[in-house]
Amino acid sequence: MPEGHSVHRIAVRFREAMVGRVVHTTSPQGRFARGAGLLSGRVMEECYAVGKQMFAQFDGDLHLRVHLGIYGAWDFSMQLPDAGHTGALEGQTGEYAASPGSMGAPRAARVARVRAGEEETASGASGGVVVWPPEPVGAVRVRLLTEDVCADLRGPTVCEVLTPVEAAGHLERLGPDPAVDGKRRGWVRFRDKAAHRRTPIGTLLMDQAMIAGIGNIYRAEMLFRAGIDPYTRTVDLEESQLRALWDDWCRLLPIGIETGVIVTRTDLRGSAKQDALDSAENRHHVYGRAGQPCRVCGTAISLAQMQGRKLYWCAGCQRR
DNA sequence: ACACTATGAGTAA
DNA sequence: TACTCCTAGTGTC
Repeated sequence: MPEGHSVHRIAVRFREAMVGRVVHTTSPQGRFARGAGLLSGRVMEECYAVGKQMFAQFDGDLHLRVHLGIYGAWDFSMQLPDAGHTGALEGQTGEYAASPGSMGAPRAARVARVRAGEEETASGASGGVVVWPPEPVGAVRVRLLTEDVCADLRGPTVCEVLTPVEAAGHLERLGPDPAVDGKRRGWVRFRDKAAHRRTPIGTLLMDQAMIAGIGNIYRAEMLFRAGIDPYTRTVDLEESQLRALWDDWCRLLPIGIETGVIVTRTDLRGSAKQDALDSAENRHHVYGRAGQPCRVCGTAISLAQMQGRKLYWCAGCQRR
């Protein structure tokens, strides 16, 4: 699910729902039991994203670092106020339900569930009456729980508690992120890191130390939008081309953060635009479209492996 | 039941 | 370049 836009969106959600509150932290799956013990009962003081990584700072200067990898995800459940359905729940059994910590006894409640970072209408809020806190479903590595919000993390590639120094070390290794560095400073950083590299631009855009937050979809789509062949060595690009790529990322990232969708067909308007948003089929220029005709020139979209990932491009529109 | 895929990235060779 | 780890959904037998 996650390229940079999703992670920024998740951080926003944490800021709205949990920053400033005491968080009861557990590891229902058990694989983060030690970290959960360190964090539980502390106030989440900050939460922010840099590239594809999220950092949450808790009181006592403990930092939670989370990287979702290809398929990690945060699911939020919100307790909805509804006096008609709340109240003590009787006959509740099971270890988890019997150990609510400081968050009160399990009780019936109306609960909305949302996959964080994505467009929210798609995953849908149920609002059904269930137990609060919700029973963990699947392999929940971490559960962050406040009085009325529950965030469950599954399948992260990284989930660890760090000291401030350790957290700073990870941040230093990341390239510029438009949402963190801003357009001007970010460009200077990007140019200084990238301009002289001999690496193919298709590889470089995926290197989080060069530019943070771009994943396989944005990579393919941005190179199409720029009309650049993915195999072009970065050093062989005109500075204006490198600049155009940075500027495009500065344009696309906020749209992704705003919508929760990777929108790259920004030429579309009206019903065509809506169609592209609604159906994955029409969403992209080249990503996932191997063998299908380019929407611009009709050339069959190419597919190759680059650094172990699928690379899509249009050999007609994208030149060295 | 099993195979395969995925918007990621670290490590070994 | 290849293998490893993380999880869930979909497709195939």
